[in-house]
Amino acid sequence: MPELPEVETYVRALEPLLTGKTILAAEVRWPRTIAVPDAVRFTELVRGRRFASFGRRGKYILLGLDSGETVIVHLRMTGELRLHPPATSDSGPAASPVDKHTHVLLELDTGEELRFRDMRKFGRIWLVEDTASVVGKLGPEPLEEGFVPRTLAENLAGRKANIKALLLNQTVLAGVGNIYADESLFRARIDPRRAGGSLDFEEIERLHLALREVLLAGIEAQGSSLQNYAPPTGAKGGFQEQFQVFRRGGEPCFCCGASISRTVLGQRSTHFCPDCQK
DNA sequence: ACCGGAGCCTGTTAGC
DNA sequence: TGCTAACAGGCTCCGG
Repeated sequence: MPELPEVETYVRALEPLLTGKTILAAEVRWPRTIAVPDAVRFTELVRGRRFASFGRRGKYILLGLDSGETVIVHLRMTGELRLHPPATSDSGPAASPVDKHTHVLLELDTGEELRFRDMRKFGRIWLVEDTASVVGKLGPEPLEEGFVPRTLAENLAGRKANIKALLLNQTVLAGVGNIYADESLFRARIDPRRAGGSLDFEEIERLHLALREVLLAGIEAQGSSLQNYAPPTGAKGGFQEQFQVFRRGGEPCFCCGASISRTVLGQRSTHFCPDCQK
């Protein structure tokens, strides 16, 4: 379940691994993975292109090519990118066998192979000239300087949906998913069931700070490793060790000892302390 | 404009 | 033990 810290960890890991390397050939095994253009066109357009720049917007990975186009990858829930080393001797590229969850393969000029795996097939890849056609509707980046409490207040004003659902809405704020939404609301001591528009400015200031602190701590720990997430280097994130409420339903609150509640909001499991969060 | 629910997928886990 | 059902969650689409 890669969210902003996991995707940021990915981008930081991929940059030194891919910079300057050229794609010799692409293979698409599950065509629906390629959102834009179609799978055939994708393989034609990336052939011969070199990785030139690396970035992130929300939960989207941006891989800029020397053609000026950008490969955009969204891992959704179970997607992963792995760089496989070349075959040790004579025969073709990428020694390790391709498993059934590998949907896109990029053969590189180093003999390595960049593979996109996704057990649940929700992940998507775009190849576009204009990144805004994919990420243009996203809300503010929570770790950029322009994101201030006032920004958050404006995006929550008048909203009747619960604050948990609004934090998951990528047009309100980019990059927050289920883990960091629950952890941020706990840190801000705000009940996830509250209507977004009911938060006063002091609460919004607390939430703004909590979001930034939790996301930075997530990046610091190289993300959270649950069932389906591991960075391309194979190293594991450690933020799950710091969870205060996420997946802790029925366990005691570290702050007050009350039993952590679990409910469903915005179609997502939601965890909170009924005593600490008001 | 906004909100909530279905659908996309498949491996894992809970329950009978 | 072996089966089925529920669950996991990011996002898009659709109806109200």
